[in-house]
Amino acid sequence: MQYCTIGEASAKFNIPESTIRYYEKKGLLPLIERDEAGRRLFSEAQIALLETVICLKNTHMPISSIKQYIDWVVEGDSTIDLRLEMMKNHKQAVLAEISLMTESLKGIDVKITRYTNRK
Amino acid sequence: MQYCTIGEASAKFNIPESTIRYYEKKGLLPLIERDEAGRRLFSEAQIALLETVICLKNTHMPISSIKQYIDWVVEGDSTIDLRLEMMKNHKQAVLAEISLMTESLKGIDVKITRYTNRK
DNA sequence: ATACGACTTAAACCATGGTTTAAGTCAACA
DNA sequence: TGTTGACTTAAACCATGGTTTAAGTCGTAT
Repeated sequence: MQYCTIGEASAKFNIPESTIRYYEKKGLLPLIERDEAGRRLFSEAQIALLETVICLKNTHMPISSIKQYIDWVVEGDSTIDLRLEMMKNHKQAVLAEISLMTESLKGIDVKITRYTNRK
Repeated sequence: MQYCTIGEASAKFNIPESTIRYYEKKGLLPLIERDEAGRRLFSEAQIALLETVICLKNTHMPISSIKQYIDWVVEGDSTIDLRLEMMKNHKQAVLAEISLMTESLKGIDVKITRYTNRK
């Protein structure tokens, strides 16, 4: 149950401190505690939330949607159905994007093959 | 060997005409012919080039890099080695991005499972 | 003749997702 | 005691990738 600073969170996930502050300002990291000097203190729960934000970002969810999801998390168990539906829909979107990339990769492989043979 | 209009190209790839004009302005679609009235005429070769641009875009190559690639295509066979290396590097970047998305999808699946069981 | 739809342009506008800057606070160490 | 390093803020700034607007030109169907 250690608290960590923004510098440590930044190092842990390898993202700039400025990005973490930006996410907090956008409402993706609510309820972050502060020490007497006003510095952010990330609890394990906050770190887990940041990890979720990064997971959703890695799968290209827009910040506005991540905020909606986080708002639902904060709101509590009454929003579980909404969150479940959102995650299911998001999963389908991610699978579709992976399919598109995988399909497009074939076109790139064709070029690689052609250029390799033309060398 | 049919020429097609921007409207037909737009319909064929399901992208706005404005995007096609934007790509041309950015140098991704060079040497496009015009009719007497100044309207764009897309030859089969141009359509193939547009398809390549879309393929690279689908795999998230930035416009500046797509332009570099197209410039090399226009330059001719002397740039084949450069193009080959670029496509190889790009392929690795795409595979890395797909891996990250696939990995992050696991975190989403965990939420789906948890929310499903908590209903 | 005219009106419509498809096209043209340059320039302005927009959303997204940060990053950078400037000025300041604080704790700890020399 | 003073200076360094890690933090704070609000606001300005930036890149990317388009989209929209306004004003105009054609070709064709009525």
